[in-house]
Amino acid sequence: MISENPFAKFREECKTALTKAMKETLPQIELNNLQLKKPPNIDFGQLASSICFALGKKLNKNPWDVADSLVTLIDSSDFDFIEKVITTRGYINFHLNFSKFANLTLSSIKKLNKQYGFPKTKIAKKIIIEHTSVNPLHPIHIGQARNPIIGDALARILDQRGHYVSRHYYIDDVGRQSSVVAYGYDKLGRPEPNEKSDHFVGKIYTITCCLVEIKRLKGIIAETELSSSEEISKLKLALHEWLSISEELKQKYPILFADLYKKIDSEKNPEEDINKLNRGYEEGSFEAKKLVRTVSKLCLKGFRETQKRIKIFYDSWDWESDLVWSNKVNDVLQNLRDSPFVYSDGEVLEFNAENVALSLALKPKLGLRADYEIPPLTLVRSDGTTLYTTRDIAYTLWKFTRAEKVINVIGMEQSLAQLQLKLALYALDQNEYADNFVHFAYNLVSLPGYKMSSRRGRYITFDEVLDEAIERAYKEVSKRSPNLSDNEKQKISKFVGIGAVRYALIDVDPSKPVVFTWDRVLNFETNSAPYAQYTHARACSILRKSKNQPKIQNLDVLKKKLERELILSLASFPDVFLEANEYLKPNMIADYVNTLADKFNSFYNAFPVIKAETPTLRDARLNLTEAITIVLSNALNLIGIFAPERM
RNA sequence: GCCCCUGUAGCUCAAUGGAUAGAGCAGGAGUGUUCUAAACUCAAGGUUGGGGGUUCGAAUCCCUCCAGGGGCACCA
Repeated sequence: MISENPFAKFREECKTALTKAMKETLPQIELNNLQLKKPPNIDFGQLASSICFALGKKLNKNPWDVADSLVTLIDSSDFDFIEKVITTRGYINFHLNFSKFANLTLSSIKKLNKQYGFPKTKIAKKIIIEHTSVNPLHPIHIGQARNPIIGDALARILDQRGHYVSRHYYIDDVGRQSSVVAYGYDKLGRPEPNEKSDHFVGKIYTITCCLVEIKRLKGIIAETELSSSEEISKLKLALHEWLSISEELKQKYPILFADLYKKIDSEKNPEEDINKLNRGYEEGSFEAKKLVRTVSKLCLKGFRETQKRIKIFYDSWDWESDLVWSNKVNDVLQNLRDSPFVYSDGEVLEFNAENVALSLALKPKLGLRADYEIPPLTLVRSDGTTLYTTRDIAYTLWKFTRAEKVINVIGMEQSLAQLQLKLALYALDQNEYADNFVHFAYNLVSLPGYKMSSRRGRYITFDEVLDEAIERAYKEVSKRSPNLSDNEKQKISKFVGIGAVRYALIDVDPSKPVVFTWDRVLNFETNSAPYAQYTHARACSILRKSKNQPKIQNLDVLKKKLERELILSLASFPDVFLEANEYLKPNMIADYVNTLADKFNSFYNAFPVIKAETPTLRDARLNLTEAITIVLSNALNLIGIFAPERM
């Protein structure tokens, strides 16, 4: 017998047993949704119900007595996996028949192998996950790296569940910043990059920003006779800051800086040229298109190289400009104008999000307080151009033409805009879209005592972090396994270093902020990817050395507490996977991996496998070890971490 | 001012109303002829930010205060 979710099988039996007993003694009690939970210690049993506390209250009886009377009605011989049921202090504790259960679990894992742990949904949905979407202006930096890591894990998890997942990257190439970097690139004479192309673009962006800003500030200060000295000193302060940044940049990139300085400083009004370029791009003029797209694509080429290193891929690259050049944005605006929730203030168009929430009574559903007034959203500027969120509404509607559910992995700081977007969907009468629109918010990654700023060129790139991780991993490998060939060392340090980075960024609950430190990311000890990878390799090594692969037969001999805990952990993997799906929490998988690895290492140290006391025990432990390798590998794969057979 | 997120051991984090709040790191004591020591074992470490409340039961839910971060644009 095999099962795709062994533990659920036991749980169903316990539910059946308890439901039957309750119907017999307490037919007057309505049963809805019996919750069974794992006791804190497996000595109490493997599943427990605390229902007698509520029943005792309701019936005005002692919960301990209620529990006792229920338990006497359960005959465990009616069930396959219930060995006994006993009560402790009001709890009803179900004990597993371990020998049968071990057999079910290990057979299932062996049979299902790479598919174990991933029960498929009956209602497969088309789901679009938008993630990463870093603007094509500069390399992906460490503050942004949490996004692709989480997004990719989410996509893998939903994909394994059987959904049709499509990974989208939204390229935000509309907006002044894109024109700034394109302007700088043009002034340089549109050269071929002599380094990784996104790094190259990033430098141009920063230097151009800085030079243009300085020129602008100087211009204002010279021209105006501001009466208010306060305003003037504010401007001077800003100028001072940019001047110091320009010193920094001059030192860091002397040639590029000098080159750009020469070209831009002689220009009369770079500010105006940039705005012109920006307008041209939005209107889709041939020259502007050619220039801005070239620069954006250069940057994206670099992104792809980085993403390839960490094995993250996208199914669709969606250009915001394509949306603008099509009629989609105008269509949405027209529809919004027709709704009662949009008002104009001169040329400006405003969306009254608050009124939507009120008239459809959405606040409780959205988890908002009744007295919180949702701020309005500006849709159109007085010059007739649209804003980012306006275009995002059109983009979202487009996504829903090809998916039933849309998940946006976007930082928490965009919560309000994402809420307004959702409300716009309601305003457009697309309630189903709105209900299936999910903002997956995660908290920021910051550096201790350091303010990252893309515009100012102050950031640590994701590439640097990966390089450093691999380099440190190489040192570790050399230290720990000096006999390996250099080729092997390099191979291992790659998956160890990259695994470590992925694990570090996924392991914490997404709603919590992460402070980036090298120590945190490059941890090679317990509670890290290398630890889990090492554990996997260790288990594989046992299997390799044992030579023969025993059939699963007599597992009664696995009687030690550690062995039973391992079997339970293995059996619970499908549950963990399902929960990670339901709550969209990839970090649960990381947690699971660590717990399983922990238990296996304790087991490894405490008991011999190959040299077990009897051949039967040896075979049983080999079966257990094999199952561990399969589940560890499946779980690691789910969060994009490679499970090596040797390291 | 309003809104959102966070606050748990010295540090980094677990624990989705259940039993004695769990791990790792750092610091302390150990385990090397033994399946990969990137490991394991033991001890120590807690007023779950403070205060109220709801509940048989609260780190978890509600109220309030405090601290840190983020947001409230004709930026993206």
